[in-house]
Amino acid sequence: MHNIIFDPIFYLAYNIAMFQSKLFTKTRKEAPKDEVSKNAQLLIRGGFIHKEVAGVYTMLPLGLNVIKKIENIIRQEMNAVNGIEMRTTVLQNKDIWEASNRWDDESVADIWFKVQLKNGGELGLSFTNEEAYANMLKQYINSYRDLPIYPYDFKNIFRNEIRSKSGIMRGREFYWKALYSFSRDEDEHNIFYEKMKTAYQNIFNAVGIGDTTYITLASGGSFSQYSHEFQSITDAGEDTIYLDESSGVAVNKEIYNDEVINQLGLDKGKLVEKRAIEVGNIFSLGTRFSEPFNLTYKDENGEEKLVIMGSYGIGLSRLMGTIVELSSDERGIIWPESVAPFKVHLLSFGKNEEARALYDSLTASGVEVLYDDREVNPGEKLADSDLIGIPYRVVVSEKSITAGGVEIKRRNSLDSDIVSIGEVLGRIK
RNA sequence: CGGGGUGUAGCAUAGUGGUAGUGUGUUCGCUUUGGGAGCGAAUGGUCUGGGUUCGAUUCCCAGCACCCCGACCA
Repeated sequence: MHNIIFDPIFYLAYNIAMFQSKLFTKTRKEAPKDEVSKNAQLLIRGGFIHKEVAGVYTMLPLGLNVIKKIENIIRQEMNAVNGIEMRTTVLQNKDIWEASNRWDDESVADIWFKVQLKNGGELGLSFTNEEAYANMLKQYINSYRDLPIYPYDFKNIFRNEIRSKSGIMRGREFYWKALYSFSRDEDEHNIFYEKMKTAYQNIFNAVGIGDTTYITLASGGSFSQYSHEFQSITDAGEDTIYLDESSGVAVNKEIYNDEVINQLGLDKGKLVEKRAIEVGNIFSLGTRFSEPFNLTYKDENGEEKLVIMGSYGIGLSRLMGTIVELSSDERGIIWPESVAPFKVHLLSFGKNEEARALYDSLTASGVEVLYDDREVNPGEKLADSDLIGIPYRVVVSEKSITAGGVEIKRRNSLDSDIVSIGEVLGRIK
């Protein structure tokens, strides 16, 4: 649970409570016609995101709240495995990328955005962080005593996708978390790698998509046979995987063949083809980047050794889109409580005095509330509430007061209850 | 990058070689308060450039943007 909202620093990090009359975004009945994906349609209709150009979306106040919730879940898990948060730059030095042979467009499949400097030089907009970390850490890693370390950051990165699509699930600019592990040897690396598998499962469980997210074996590059992707089953996904539903093991189509099936001890007859979206991946890098940057340390015997690296990424905006793809109904989004923009949607039907008192007492108790204090008809407030998808809907109306208090309804349930004002806090904890 | 499609008001749409219509939104008035309620009024529009034509939003060409399929995708 998010008792961290009481942390004074985190408290300032997002909109913990809000009057809907002051929320400048509006809901809409219809999605723009150029948005086909469910996630973009619902997120735009609800006022979570705004499209700037294809694959580039502004996070509006409601959307930012969701991103911050996801970010904090990830942060807790990363810190739990001794991750250390920092922030790498977006503008990237060409020389560094030439050192790893990833500056040429040919070598990275036209993924770069590059910008010109006034003096004629050239910079790249970061699309991943291996080079930045490996190069920087040369200054700080000398001894075996300096290892292992696990720096990570959240930031917007840029990928010059030839065709961006699927709403916020494949953007040209998107928000992600990347952690890199720097270990002394393969054993130390492998132990951490397994810890990260668990951490990632914890994250996907916590954001409410654990049931449909599977560890999937994918190609591993030159330093390990496999990498591990975390694939959520949805027809909106872009990947094809073969899933053994009994064991929960899946294989990406890109490496699917008889040899791999046998090697993994899977029964080909039990594998089911599924569409899925990659919400995270972990990857053993070996010395792919420590070598070009000569990232070494002196071991106990004074011997110089290359650092063993691993990378661990999650696209937060893609994850947000995936959650919407997996959790909605014909009326709108159904946010899992852990990532909902607010915990309570408080609706006043002409009872602003009573509703305001409840708003004050809830926020004083640290409950995140979106209070719909607008002068609009009940039907509109109810429709908006379903569209926005906040877990608890609390209605204060003449009818509810006559019946003994306020009406509480969960977004994912058809039933509602009347409870006294004093009981509200207890019911939503 | 290959193929296909679409550009009309904030949004969704109709239609036309000659005055561009509807829904929704927004504003105002009245009414209404448990499922985007009602009545009335107002507001607001043909992607950009070129061509054909007496006249182009419509036809032609180019550009740009967006969407879809494929390819690509640590």
